[in-house]
Amino acid sequence: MPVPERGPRERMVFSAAQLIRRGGVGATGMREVALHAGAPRGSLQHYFPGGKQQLVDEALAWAGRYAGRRVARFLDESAKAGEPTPAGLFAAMVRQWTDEYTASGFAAGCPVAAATVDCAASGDSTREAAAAAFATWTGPVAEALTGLGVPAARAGSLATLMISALEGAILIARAERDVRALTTVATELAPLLDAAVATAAPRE
Amino acid sequence: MPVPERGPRERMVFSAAQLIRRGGVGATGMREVALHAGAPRGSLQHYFPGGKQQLVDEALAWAGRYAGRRVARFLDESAKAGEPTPAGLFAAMVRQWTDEYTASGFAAGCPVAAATVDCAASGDSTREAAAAAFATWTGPVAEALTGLGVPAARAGSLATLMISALEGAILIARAERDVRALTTVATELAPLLDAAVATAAPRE
DNA sequence: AGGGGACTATGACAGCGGTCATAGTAGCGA
DNA sequence: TCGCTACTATGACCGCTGTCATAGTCCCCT
Repeated sequence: MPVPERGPRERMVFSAAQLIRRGGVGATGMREVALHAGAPRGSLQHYFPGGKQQLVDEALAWAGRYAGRRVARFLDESAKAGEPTPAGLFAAMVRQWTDEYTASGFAAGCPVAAATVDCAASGDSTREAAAAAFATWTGPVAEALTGLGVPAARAGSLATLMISALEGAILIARAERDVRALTTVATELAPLLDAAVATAAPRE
Repeated sequence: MPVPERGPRERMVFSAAQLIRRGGVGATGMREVALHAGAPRGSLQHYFPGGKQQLVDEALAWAGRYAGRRVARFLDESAKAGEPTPAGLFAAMVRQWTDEYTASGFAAGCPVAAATVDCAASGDSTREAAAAAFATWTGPVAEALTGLGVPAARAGSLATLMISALEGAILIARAERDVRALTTVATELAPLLDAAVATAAPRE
């Protein structure tokens, strides 16, 4: 929910991501994107000569960058507020979703997940964009984990586990219209995550 | 991949699930379903007077039952082959996907996830069908866990965690066209899962 | 033989999708 | 004033979608 008062082009990319979050790629029309962004319809073919595919791909790239920035922000906040831990980072990632769902309903999910599911509808480049988005999300998480004391060898794996569990819990939460899956995943994964830093200094 | 040589109605439900697995709900046309099932187009409105919504809902119910049966089969097989453990069950669930992906490519995902993502496009009943599908999947997993020695209080939570991680890993694997996320999730989650049975008999 | 139910076969309809084509406007440098 | 570039505005096209309407066929039961 940032307030992107940039140019119309950026607004359209943002709106596309926002609309893909609900309904998926197939249900998101280009006219609808322009309308949602308050941008003129004619600008679509001007800014995105590559058509819908380009727009969707850029929306995914935007989503990936956004997720990466969120991780950095979580780290900064928890560094100020006390001792950050892997489980705390994961809890913060999960909390973003529980907050949104309790506040605004379960209408929207992760745009990258939505695009991945509909990858057959939009050519193969969309799939690559989704993979890149996951990468620009996993990277900061893994870096954060190493910064918190997790051995570098496991940081990547744990980051993948965290994002997998989060994505799956988002799905279940939306289906059930209940935050339960998200909170469950956060509490169940916590000991495993914090144990990973302890392995570097096992005894007390 | 069962071979459902039942009536045309069941074939259409199966084909619908199969097609939703790729492309999602929006990209799956009813004519396409009939074609894929080798069923006459006229049968659609005969067997599914509720339209696409009914067809999708039944496909999700079918997928949920299928997933539940798979869990039971994993249990039977591993009971014969030796000592089943929670991590072994999860590994078997993951292996089904890695096997499919290495053998047949990454074209298809989980139909329930796809329908959840597109839930805004198809009325609210589809969302409930997805929730029910998750429930008929989580149930057997939780039962299996208690049968393996996991305290009943944690079995449900761990089942949710397992399915969440699996669904998320499926997404990432499809995006990356790489089984990596699936195997990572299986190995990283293994100690946590097996530790849950040990808590019942901690020493030794 | 005939009636009736289950199933199949088409065709039409209205709507929406992305994309292209064409024309129009605004601002700015020369 | 001209010309150029960036951007906007429409409208049309074609394909596809889900859904409905109307017949048509088959087969079993009485």
